[in-house]
Amino acid sequence: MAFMKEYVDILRQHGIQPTPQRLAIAAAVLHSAEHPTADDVYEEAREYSTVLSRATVYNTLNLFVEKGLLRMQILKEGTAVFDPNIERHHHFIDDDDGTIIDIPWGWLSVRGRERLAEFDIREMQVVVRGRRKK
Amino acid sequence: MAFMKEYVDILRQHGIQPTPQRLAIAAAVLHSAEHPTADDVYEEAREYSTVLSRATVYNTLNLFVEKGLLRMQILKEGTAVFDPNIERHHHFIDDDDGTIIDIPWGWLSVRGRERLAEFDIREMQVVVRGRRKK
DNA sequence: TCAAGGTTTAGACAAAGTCCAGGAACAGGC
DNA sequence: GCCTGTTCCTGGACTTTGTCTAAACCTTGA
Repeated sequence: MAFMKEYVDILRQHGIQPTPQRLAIAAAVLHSAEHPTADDVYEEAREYSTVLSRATVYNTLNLFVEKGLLRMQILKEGTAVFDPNIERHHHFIDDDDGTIIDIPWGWLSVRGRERLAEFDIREMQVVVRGRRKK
Repeated sequence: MAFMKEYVDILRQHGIQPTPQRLAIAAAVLHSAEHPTADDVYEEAREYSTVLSRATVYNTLNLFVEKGLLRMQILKEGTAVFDPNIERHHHFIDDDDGTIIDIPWGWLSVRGRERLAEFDIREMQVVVRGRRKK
């Protein structure tokens, strides 16, 4: 799998030892626009024909989050999703099918932050729910 | 439990037949400022010395949501929380202990909604994460 | 009194995620 | 090359959150 070379570099740059399992997971999640769940990643990474367990998927996704390769987002009921877009941005979630769509940071601006002086803010995002127009 | 009278009226006004279980659950959740989980509600409602099962708590909370008495919010990993504040508002979640705090709608304003023309928006809120200052 | 709805229950089940002990793989030093 | 210690991966047990189902338990009204 020659195209994996790219992921070897990315992992090394983030201080992560590349292994076949981690590369398969990286390939499944890092360029995804679909905000996959851990189970989605498990299914896709297994297609890259590597021996892979569920526990490793969870361990690795958490490692990627810790090392700044991914963000975990709490947007769906019952399950976390992983987002390779680590720039700040907002989210839209479709009520019908749960599809999550990134909204660029610049599209929306939040005024009134100065009223939140009692908090040390780590992140802030607008969460929009509804339906995509057909 | 005379103070339950108040809840009898609230349930009736929302087209819900009052029962001892529903009243215990109403008392546990409707005036809470703590964004309880289903399990929190189960624990508290049982203190009102009613026979009560987990299934009834889930059924009843979902019924309350459907009838507009509560909102379900997806803010914590792994579990839904229930919010008796049905006015629109924003949320702050403390990274340390998971405490959820309501932010009044008027404190923040979101500009740029016109860029979301591709969506039929049902609700929109700002989600802020970080730490409370000591 | 009886039937029909509506309500509650225990327990089975499913899904998401964590934890653990054992084994495999691998890097560095000789 | 060959140890040795560390890192990594695995299956399976376990926990938590939530749903489902069949049976039982009210009410209510005829």
